[in-house]
Amino acid sequence: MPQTIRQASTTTPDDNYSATFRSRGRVHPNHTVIYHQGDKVDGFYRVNSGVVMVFRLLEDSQRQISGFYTEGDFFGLSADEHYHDTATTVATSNIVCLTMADVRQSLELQQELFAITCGQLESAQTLITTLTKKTASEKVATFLLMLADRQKRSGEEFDIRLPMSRLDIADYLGLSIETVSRRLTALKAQGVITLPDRNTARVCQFSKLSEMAGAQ
Amino acid sequence: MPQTIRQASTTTPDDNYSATFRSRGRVHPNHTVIYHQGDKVDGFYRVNSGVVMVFRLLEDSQRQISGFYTEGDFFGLSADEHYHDTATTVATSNIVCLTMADVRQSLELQQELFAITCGQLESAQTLITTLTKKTASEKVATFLLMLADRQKRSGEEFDIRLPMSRLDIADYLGLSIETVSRRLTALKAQGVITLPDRNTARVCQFSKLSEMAGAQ
DNA sequence: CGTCCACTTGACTCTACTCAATATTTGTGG
DNA sequence: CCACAAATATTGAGTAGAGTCAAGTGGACG
Repeated sequence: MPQTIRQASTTTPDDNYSATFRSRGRVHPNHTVIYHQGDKVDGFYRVNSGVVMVFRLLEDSQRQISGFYTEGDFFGLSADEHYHDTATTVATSNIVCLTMADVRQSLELQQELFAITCGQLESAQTLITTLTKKTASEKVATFLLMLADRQKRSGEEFDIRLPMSRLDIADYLGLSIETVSRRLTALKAQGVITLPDRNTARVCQFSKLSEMAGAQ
Repeated sequence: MPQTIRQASTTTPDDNYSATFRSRGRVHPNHTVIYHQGDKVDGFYRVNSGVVMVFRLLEDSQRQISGFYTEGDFFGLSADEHYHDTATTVATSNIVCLTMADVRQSLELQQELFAITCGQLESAQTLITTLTKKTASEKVATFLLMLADRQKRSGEEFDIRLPMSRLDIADYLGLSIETVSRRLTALKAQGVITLPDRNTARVCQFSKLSEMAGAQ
């Protein structure tokens, strides 16, 4: 099934349900909660534009960010009736909520949904590897590369948008905010990036940055 | 869909395809590779009995174990044509390979498969939280509790079987083998567990162990 | 112009890693 | 069945990387 599904997902860029995504999307300002940890599941979501982050809050109020979602990404899938995490916007975002009724109507969507979940599981495992096997420097470099990739930036020099705060980055990579800051400064000192403003990382030597991200 | 699916999965303990699992299962000795990273996906698997571990090998030959699977668990789902990890037995195991043909024949199985993948995604996120927010002691305690739970052990005192090596535990928790050993020794020194042999952890104070696992 | 907030930088500490030695268990051949 | 070798696990000593606490910097905004 996976193979078949992958085919389905790559051959459906502008179909019936794709139009639904856009027409039914709603715009949310920055820092809007889309759903809350513990809420009853009412469906799931697709980012039409903007950025959404999903995190889990622990009993001792520590926070683990499990992912950042951008245009075309789905989030809010749950195995049971209640959400185990919270989703909020990190920029003005257009988001569409899809219901189970939508899914039942489209076999295509059903299959794509399964492929997406498999893909997210694989991403989660890649993140696990990053968290356990990489140093702080490598983690930060890897994070920048992930953003560049999602933002479709390429070449030796380009700008990466960082809509999230340093604390958000820290809570994603399992680092302290100070370490994130120090590692970014180190990359700057090595001439790999510059930081024109707090929400931009200008990559000067992409190849060097890749090298610093360590083994995959 | 998630809710509906959960219902489906809880109401199918002994149905048509459930029998298929058992009749078509094959027994593999310990340390048998079920599939290899890079292999073409031919289907997915269910553990009828025994223990299977799944891991990813990095370029620099570091190893990240993404999970241990026991009776009733599914593994080997992939979003694309090739496996991104390797699966091997960690004990003599009865495993059934399911093909896409099996899935197409059963809507029930299709739905359960989706629920399972969602559940695995959630487990992965729980592991991520463990890896980033917990100390070595908490990680080891959490690992023991996870095994106890899967082995359906309960009460204040019971034995946990540890079919995997210390290195396996280390590669799962993102620790060094020495740290795993030291943390287990510390738990022993605190009277929380004893270690009758290298493949058994006898829990003496379950409540204390839970406490040591830290915030969820 | 001053306040607030996010970020950066500095000094120090501590946890977990590395390297090394020792102990224990497992496996093998005589 | 024992002796030895090999593999696995434990323990020890020293180190380094990331955390904590604290102070300082720099925009954004009223």
